[in-house]
Amino acid sequence: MVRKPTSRETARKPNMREAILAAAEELFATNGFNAVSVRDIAQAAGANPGSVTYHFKTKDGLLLEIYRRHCGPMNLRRSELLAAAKRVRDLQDRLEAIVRAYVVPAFTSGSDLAGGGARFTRLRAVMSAEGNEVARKIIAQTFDDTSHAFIDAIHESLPHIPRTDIVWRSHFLLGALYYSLVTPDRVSRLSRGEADGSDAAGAIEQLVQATVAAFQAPALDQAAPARRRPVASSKT
Amino acid sequence: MVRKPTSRETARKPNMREAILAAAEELFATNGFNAVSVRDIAQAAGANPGSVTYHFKTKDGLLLEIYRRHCGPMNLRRSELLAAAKRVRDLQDRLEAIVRAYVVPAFTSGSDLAGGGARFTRLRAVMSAEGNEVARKIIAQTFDDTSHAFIDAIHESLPHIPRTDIVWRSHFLLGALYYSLVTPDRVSRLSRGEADGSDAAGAIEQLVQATVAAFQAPALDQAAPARRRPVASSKT
DNA sequence: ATGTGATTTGTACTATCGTACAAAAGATCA
DNA sequence: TGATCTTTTGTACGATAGTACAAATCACAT
Repeated sequence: MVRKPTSRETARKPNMREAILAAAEELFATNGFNAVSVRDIAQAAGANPGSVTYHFKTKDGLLLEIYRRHCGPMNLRRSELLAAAKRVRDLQDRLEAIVRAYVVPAFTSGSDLAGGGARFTRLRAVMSAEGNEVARKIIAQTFDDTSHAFIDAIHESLPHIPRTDIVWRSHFLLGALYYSLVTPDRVSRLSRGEADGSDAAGAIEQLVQATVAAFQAPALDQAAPARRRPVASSKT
Repeated sequence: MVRKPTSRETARKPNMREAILAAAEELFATNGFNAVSVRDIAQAAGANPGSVTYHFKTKDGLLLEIYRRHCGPMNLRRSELLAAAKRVRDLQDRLEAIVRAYVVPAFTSGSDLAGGGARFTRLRAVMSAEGNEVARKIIAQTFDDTSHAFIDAIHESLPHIPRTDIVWRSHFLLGALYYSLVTPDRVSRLSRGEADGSDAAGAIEQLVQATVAAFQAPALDQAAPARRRPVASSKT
């Protein structure tokens, strides 16, 4: 015998723990946290409800473990792509590369998790909408650093735009990103079948193209007061 | 006697029915549908749990009534503003006016509902994220017409952009709009206090400015193949 | 004042929730 | 093989969910 991992890695069935995690991820991402019961998850994973308690103690613990599983690889990937993007010479190209470095890992697999990128991002979107406490804590801890790094990088390639505007626009980017993963069918519907909202590559290209243009818009301070507001309020 | 409305409109307390609706709206919009119990709503409204059943029969019925209450006024307001926007001569100004006509009613009061616009839009965002069935049906029925009208109007002022791109970009707009209402605190945090995410007027200006630029971006077909992708995938 | 219909209250029922825990089953190695 | 540890199963418990319903209360026309 060469070496046996302390019998920790080997489960009777092909890793029931992973099956539960995957099922929970899928169900939480599509239905929200409170709409999914532990029994739903167990059934979807082909496991016993008690098995969920054994592996993750509580339902919150299960959600926490999902975040732990993805956050590391995703942020690592983003850092790598961001570092590469910052080395791009041409300013216009660099901005696009930075935006792409932010968007791509959210749509595609984090690392060895198969196709889990989009699913996890959608999960984050739903948890954010529900104001989930567990998610809120993790996000503030884990993602704010990454967000700041991207904002700074974008600001460097657009020095004439105030940082405040960049924050707003990157916020819009994240919102658009989230919404694209939450309701891809709406794109298919509104385009009358001409576009496929579920096509990750297409969504990425559209999102990158639109976002780069949004970042390059003139700053608000200098643009807003110079123009009259074209639409008057109907009442006030 | 002139005429008395069959004593249907008069409630003992200052309209308990409205209080329940308002409380439910607020709670649903901040915590999601399933996280809020009928008892929570009743308590927040200062009512008895049974009173909710009396007025709205079921919890779904309550949500349905919230939508019914807002959809009409909001779409009407949007139609008015859109009609006015379409009369703007200058193409650039017209585009901005159209975007504003789409955004403003989502942030401000629908009609006589005090400040309910933002709350209701946030509710829609959360229901959309949770994949709520009741909401999904209403939205497809009520909002798709409006969305098509706006997409057509934008397309008219940007004839060189394919309709598919406009659909995607309007989808991003809605996502950004939703997200701004869902987590305004994130903007405040990331801007280190320089921007206030809860300031509706500021959010509107930022969103309009960024979105107009996004719509004006070159079409994807002609732009994407002409440029090399600046970032290579780190693995593939 | 009184009767009538609209509303509110209080309570109860059943279903399902998250979680706990003991027993069974499987794996590992002396 | 038998001892030991890990994992799975089955079941149960208290809490809370949505909803139903009878009794109490109110507003108001007569």
